[in-house]
Amino acid sequence: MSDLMEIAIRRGFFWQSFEIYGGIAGFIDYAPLGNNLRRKIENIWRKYFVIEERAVEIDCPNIGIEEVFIASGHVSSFNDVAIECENCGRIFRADHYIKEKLDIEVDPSIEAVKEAVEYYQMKCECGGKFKDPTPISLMFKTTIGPGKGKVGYLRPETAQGMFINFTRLLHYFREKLPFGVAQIGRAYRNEISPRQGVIRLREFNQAELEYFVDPKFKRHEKFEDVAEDVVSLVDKFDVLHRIKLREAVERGIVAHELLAYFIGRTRRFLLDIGIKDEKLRFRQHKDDERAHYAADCWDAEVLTSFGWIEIVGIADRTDYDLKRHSELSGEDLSVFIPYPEPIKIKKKKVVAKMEKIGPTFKQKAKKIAEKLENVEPKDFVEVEVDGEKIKLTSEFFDVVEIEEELTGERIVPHVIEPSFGLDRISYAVLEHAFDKDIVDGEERKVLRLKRSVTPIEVAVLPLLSREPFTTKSLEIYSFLKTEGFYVEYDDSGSIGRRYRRYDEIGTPFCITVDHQTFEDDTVTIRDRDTTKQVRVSCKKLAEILRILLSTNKDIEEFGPRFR
RNA sequence: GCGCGGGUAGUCUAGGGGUAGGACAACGGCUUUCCGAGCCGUUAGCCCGGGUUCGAAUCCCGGCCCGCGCACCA
Repeated sequence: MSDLMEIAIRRGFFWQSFEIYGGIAGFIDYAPLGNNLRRKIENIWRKYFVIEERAVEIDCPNIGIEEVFIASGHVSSFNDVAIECENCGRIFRADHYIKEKLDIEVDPSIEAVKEAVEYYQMKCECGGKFKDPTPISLMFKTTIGPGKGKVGYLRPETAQGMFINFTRLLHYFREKLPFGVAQIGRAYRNEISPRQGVIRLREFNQAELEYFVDPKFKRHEKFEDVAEDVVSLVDKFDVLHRIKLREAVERGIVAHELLAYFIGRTRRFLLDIGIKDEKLRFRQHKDDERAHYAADCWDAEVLTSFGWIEIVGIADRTDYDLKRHSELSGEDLSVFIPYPEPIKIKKKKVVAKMEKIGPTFKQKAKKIAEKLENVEPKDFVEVEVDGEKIKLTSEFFDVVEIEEELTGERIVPHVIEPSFGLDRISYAVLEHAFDKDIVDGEERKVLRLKRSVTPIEVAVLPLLSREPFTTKSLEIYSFLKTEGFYVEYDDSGSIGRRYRRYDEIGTPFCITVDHQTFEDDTVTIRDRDTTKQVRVSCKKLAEILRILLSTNKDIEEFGPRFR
């Protein structure tokens, strides 16, 4: 186990779920420190992707009904067919295997695969025969209600909640694009073989933003804020670019400004929570790698001890989801977009002469008139009523020229989706923060977490574990709690030992109550990264800590150096 | 899911058919005027189930978990 994971488990960032029963792969518990870390990361995410956008946050059920995932395509595309070798036991994805061996496309259904395997007498690479094909589903299925109930699934992404509430959300935003809707929550995928601790989970935490736009305007009014940012882009041909986002759009590496904007925002966010720029890149999905709904997709990847791992996906989902939900639910999920100026169109139109049609066609007259509304004007026209074709000469209608005014059009918005894997992000933040250095000839393990994400912000430590140091320290500890800090009190062991304890979990500041405290009501603040100390007045302590925790200021700005 | 290797205290580890040893951590006390000091004490362990055996943590089988490779990761 790595030094970091040893700390993460021992000190309480992550624990194996169900440990006393032997545990199960693909599930972790957030221990006290890890939970706090993730919450803080979530709050910074909210700032970047909800508060600073024209966006809102919602919260939908983790269980969805079958219809939702039939429409989204997950029920079918999450149901792969597997074939297993009788001899060596290897399992292959049937459609991939058949494509590879025979270069034929086969429908990924049990029947089609079975037929193909039998017809071509397919054998495993080891020479063994295949058992009958079996489905493998990554969807967690459940039953809603008693008895047979209704089929439900644990959601494989939070995104669908935003799509199925589209009409309500559109109304909430007073019928105007663009707008964003975010959701932070759990999602579930019944992975075949989860590995690598927090990297691949069966239940995981997502933060997703669905940004609905007019497909003709895939731009963002704040693009200029990030346009000059230099990012590492690996395009779908595996070419690495170190390039300004503006240039990446101009050169067509990134499809449009809106994707580039979210790449920029994502990078800024990740740097803000402590991801290292030199260990961050954005990689474009290859054509055969994209999800069934995506037109273009860029992943944020970070370098960790597991190699480059994907932590964010920024996809252009186009109108795929809204169209599918519209088709299957029968709801209109389009937006009316008014033109800047109404467009006037002159056109010729057929108008029925009822005084002629009525007597001639009797009961059919009304239906014929309705059909005539949409007929191209000619000398004579033909309409079909109840399967009967009826020709009408010009005596039955007039052709008049009318002027129509079009005030706008209805469109189905496109969706740009930045989707964040919070578990992997939290883990990567820890890895990028982990460091060892030498203090007074002794190795020190330290988490150099950004002040804004650190689970314990301040530790209050009596220099000596006895009166009056302890009582005074406890007073300061209580006071800082009422001031809203995440603060710990610790009087166990020597002062040096305690400093190391807090270095190890990334606490940026330690407050020490020493002899001088009782002379002039001052304490020292120790900086985790430099181990420097300054002396400040107790009265100003809360204010100073608040500034320190929300900025990168040096403690030496707040008091004279001590030791 | 397959193959290989592994699972001993909170963590790391020694040993191994006959009462399981250490280090670090944690806790209590003494000590202690600023970076893992010292002394005394305490808590705490053979992944789970079955089999073989007088006796299993040790051997065998199965399961679970971890690591690596293959496959999977929409």
